[in-house]
Amino acid sequence: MVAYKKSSVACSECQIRNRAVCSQCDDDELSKLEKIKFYRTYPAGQTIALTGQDMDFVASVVTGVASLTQTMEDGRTQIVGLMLPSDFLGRPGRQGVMYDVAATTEVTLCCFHRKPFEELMVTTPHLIQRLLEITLDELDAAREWMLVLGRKTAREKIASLLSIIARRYAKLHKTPPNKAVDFDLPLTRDAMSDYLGLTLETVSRQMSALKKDGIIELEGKRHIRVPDMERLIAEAGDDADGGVLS
Amino acid sequence: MVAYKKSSVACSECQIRNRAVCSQCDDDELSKLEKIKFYRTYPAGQTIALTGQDMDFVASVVTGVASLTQTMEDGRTQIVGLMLPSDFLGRPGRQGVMYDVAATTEVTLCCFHRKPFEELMVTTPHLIQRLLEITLDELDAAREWMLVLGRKTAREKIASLLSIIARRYAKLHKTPPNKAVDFDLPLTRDAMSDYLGLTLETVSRQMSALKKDGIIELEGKRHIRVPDMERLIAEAGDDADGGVLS
DNA sequence: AAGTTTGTTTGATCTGAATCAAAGACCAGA
DNA sequence: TCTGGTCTTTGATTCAGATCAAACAAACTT
Repeated sequence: MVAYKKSSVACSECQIRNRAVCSQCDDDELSKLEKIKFYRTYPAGQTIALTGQDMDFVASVVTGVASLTQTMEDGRTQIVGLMLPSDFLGRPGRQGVMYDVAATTEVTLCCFHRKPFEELMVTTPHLIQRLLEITLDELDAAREWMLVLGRKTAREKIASLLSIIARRYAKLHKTPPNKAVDFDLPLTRDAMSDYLGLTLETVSRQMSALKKDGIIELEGKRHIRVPDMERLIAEAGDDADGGVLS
Repeated sequence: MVAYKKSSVACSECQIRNRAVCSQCDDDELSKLEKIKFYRTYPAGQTIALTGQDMDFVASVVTGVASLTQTMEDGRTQIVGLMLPSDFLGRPGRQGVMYDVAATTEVTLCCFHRKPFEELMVTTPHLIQRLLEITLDELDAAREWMLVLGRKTAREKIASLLSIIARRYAKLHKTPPNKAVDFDLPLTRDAMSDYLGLTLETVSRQMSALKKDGIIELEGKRHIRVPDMERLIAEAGDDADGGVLS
C-alpha cells in the first residue's frame, strides 16, 4: 500500500486523472502511464471508437459526458451507462465492446494505448486490483439502476437521475453539504428519456412538475439549481445515503 | 496460460466447479483452493449471509438458484442478479454486500473461506484476472437486463427471462441446438415479477398467452418445454445471438 | 430579418400493465 | 379424506405513462 502523494505526472487539467486510474501507483509507475497517455476531444454526438487497427485505447473521462447505449433492432434504445468525469472507459484484456459509446456532450478523454496498458497491468498487480474495483463500482451502479428502471415511477426516476448528477457536481466543486447545488444538465430531454426508460414528453412533464413543486429551479432549459438536496433525494425514493454513482 | 487439464481436485459433483472459479489454476493452486473449500446447502427462502464473525466466505453456485435483491423502504423490490449454477457469489477484497442474497430454490454452494481466498488472490495474479473477467460478465448481464427493464414489453420480458434460463439448461445438459429444451422453472411467479419489474398477475397472464400461442408448453406450473428456441428468442426481441447470461 | 433546424413544452387521447377481487390448484399434515 | 396454506389463474376496473399532435424557443443560416 503506497500512500497518496502528489506527483509530477498528475494530470495537468485536474490533478486527479491518472489517480482516477490507479490511486496506488507510485511516481515511477505513473510515469510509465504518462508515456502511453494522450488526450482526445470528441464533439457532442460523435461515436467513440475504442478499438481499431492502431488506435486501440482505454481512457478516463476528463470533462463532459459519454454514454454507453444498447439498441434493439426496432430502434428502441436504452442508455446503460453514463460516464461522467473520472469514470473509466474500455475493458483492458477484453476484445470487443458490445455497446455503442458516444459523446453526449463535448467530451475530453485521457487515453492510454491499449497494448502497453495491458502490458503494464501484467507487471503491476495493483493496477488489475484497481480495475476490479472500478468494475465492481460499475456493477453496483448498474444494479442500483436496475431498481430505478424496474420499480420507480417517472417522477422518482427523474429525481434519481438529477440527484446522481447533482451529487457528482457537488463533489467535484466541493460544495459544502446542505448548500444549494448548481449545475448544467449534460443531457437533452431525449437522452434523459433513453437513460430512464421513458419518453421525452414524460421527462419534460415531470421536470415541469418538479419545478412547480420547488424541488428544482430551472434557468433556461439546462441550468439547474437544487435548493435542498435532501428534498430531491427524498423524491427519488432513496434512503439518505443511496445514490448510484456517489 | 496453462492448458485445461482434469484435476484430482475438480469438484466431485460436477467436474467444473473449481474450474468455474479459475480455469487457469494448475493442480497445485487448485489443491490450495481445495483446502479452504466446504459445501453448504440452503433451503428455499433462506437468506445467505456471506459475512459474519468467522463465517466469511465467497462461493460458487453448484445447484439451485440464489438471487440478489434490492429493496426500497416502502417494500418495492427488484431482483438485480440471478445466480445460477457456476455463478460466483461474494466480492473478495470488498467489505459489505449491499444486496440481500437469498436462496430462491434449495441451493448448494461451493464455498471458500474469505481470508485465505483473498491471500491466495495476492499470490495468484490470474485469480484476480479471472475475478475481473467474472465481474465483467456480470456487468454485461446487468446492462443487458437494463435494456429489458427499461424498454421491453411484459411479453418480451417474460420471453427474455425464459430464454436465458432455457439456454443455461441447454448448455448444462448439452442439448443439441434446435432440439426442444425442457426445464423446471426455478422461480415462483412472484420472484419472476421481482426480476422483471412487473406484477405477478401480469407474469401469469403473459405466461398463459405464450402458452396459448404455442411458444412454450407447460406441465404443471413449473415444468416448461420450449419446442423452438428460435421462436422464443424472437419473442424476446433479441437478435439471434443475444442473451444476458449465455 | 426572415426562414430553418433542433430541442422543449403542453394538450388530448389511448393503452398496457397495475390494482382490486375472487376463485382454482396443489400441496403437506392431521 | 378433509383442511388450511401457498401459489397460480382469471376477471373487472383504473391509471400512469405512451402516443399523437401542435405550438414554442433558441440557435444557426444566408
